[in-house]
Amino acid sequence: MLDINLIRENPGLVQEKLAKKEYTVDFAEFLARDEKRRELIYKTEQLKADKNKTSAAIPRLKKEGQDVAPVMARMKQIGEEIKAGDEQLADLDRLQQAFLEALPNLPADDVVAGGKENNQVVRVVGQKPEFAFAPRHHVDLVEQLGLIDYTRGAKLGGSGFWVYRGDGARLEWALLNFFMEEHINDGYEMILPPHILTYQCGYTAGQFPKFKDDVFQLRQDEEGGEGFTHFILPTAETALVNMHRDEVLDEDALPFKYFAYTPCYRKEAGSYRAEERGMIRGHQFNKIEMFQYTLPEQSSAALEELVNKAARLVEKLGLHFRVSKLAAGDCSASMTKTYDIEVWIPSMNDYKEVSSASNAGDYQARRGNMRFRRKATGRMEFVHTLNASGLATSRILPAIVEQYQQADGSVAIPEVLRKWMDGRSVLSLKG
RNA sequence: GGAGAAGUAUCGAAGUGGUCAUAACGAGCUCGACUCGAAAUCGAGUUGUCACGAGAGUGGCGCGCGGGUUCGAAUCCCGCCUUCUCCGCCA
Repeated sequence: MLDINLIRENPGLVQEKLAKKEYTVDFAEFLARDEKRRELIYKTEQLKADKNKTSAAIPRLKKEGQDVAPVMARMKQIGEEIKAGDEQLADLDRLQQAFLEALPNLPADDVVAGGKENNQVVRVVGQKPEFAFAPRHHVDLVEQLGLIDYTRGAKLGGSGFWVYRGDGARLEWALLNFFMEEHINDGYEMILPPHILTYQCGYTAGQFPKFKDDVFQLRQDEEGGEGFTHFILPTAETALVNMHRDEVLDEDALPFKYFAYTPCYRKEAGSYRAEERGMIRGHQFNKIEMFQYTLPEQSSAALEELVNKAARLVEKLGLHFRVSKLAAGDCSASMTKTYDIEVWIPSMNDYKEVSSASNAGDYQARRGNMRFRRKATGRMEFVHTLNASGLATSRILPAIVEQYQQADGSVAIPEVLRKWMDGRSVLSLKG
């Protein structure tokens, strides 16, 4: 959520910045209603002050034995006027709140305008592997090696699901172990959150109401937000951003650095494409998510820390990848700035995202009311929140299998994972 | 799933229809006094938010959340959430 004062003071600037995200907005009506709203607040508050004063006098008058009937009649009249004013105000509030909530975050100053086509590659690590043989698709490799069972995945969960088996399951878990070990060494606190969250969690993250239909919703009963009360998390970010919702944090204790492992559940309705067969886009995938709560002045540096951490993981796995800085229009609504880490998938002849590192600034903190008291000023301020995958495995595993494949159909195991694979250096057909 | 109890400031907790919610009382924390220093003791301070205002400040709102009754609600009524206790059920 944006600071309403920013819009009041400089609507043109806000408009300009949102235009970088290819979001057009006109504040004229909003500001007119804001003016009206404040007049109304003043008017009803005058009435309430009058009511309070009069009400306090009643017991005194009674004590003095005076007739309070006329005063009570007046109180009733004031009460009705207040009620009418409050109802009018509530209607205005709803309109204004809905307008504000729908606005995306402002992009950082150093983020370029426009959509995907303006993304900039800021770093390339390693190079595309050259094969002296015809490289295979990861779907063929993982099936031949018995790592993934797509048929039975579909039998159990329908399309978009798969089963990790044997060394495939162990390789997947080795990746998670490797990531967790790195984060623990870097001083991040490990979190295992609930996988089922309340509607409010999605709201704070900035994912609801816009993307409420992209998650698996539970308990479609009664009210509770938008027709459902709980959902299965689409990313651990949704959980981690709510850890300190409605809390006042200690300035000296910041930053908080967390990481969480959870599966991520997404409907991905209609987004499946033939080129994404295999594990590029499924309804459930494993991910370790990093998350930070920082002081406002720390968040820019924290974003660089997070993207570097994520990049280091891919680098240690020996994979060829690149880091892109996203143009404003390609950042998600909540974010001021985002880097994507994209790993090379030979069969797709393309780079696919394995990590997205973003700075939400105070946007999520406003939605979730997460603040700290600045000791120097004594004032409350919103914290900044950042998140970054570290990493999602569902594209790392195909990248490993494809980039590490050998002529005989075996796949070498990245050095850093071997200690979780009985020290083996290769997965071969006879394994 | 059933029954009961509870939710008030940083914590414990009093208040059960008005004139002590700038919330009694106790503790914590901050500053000061005392002290060589500390403990103890004494004194002062210690919620957020919205509107108006240059500011000092003035006013509104807030007793888990949302409604209702009433001239007036922490207090009465209804719904919900969370926690605790007991019972039932169960991987």
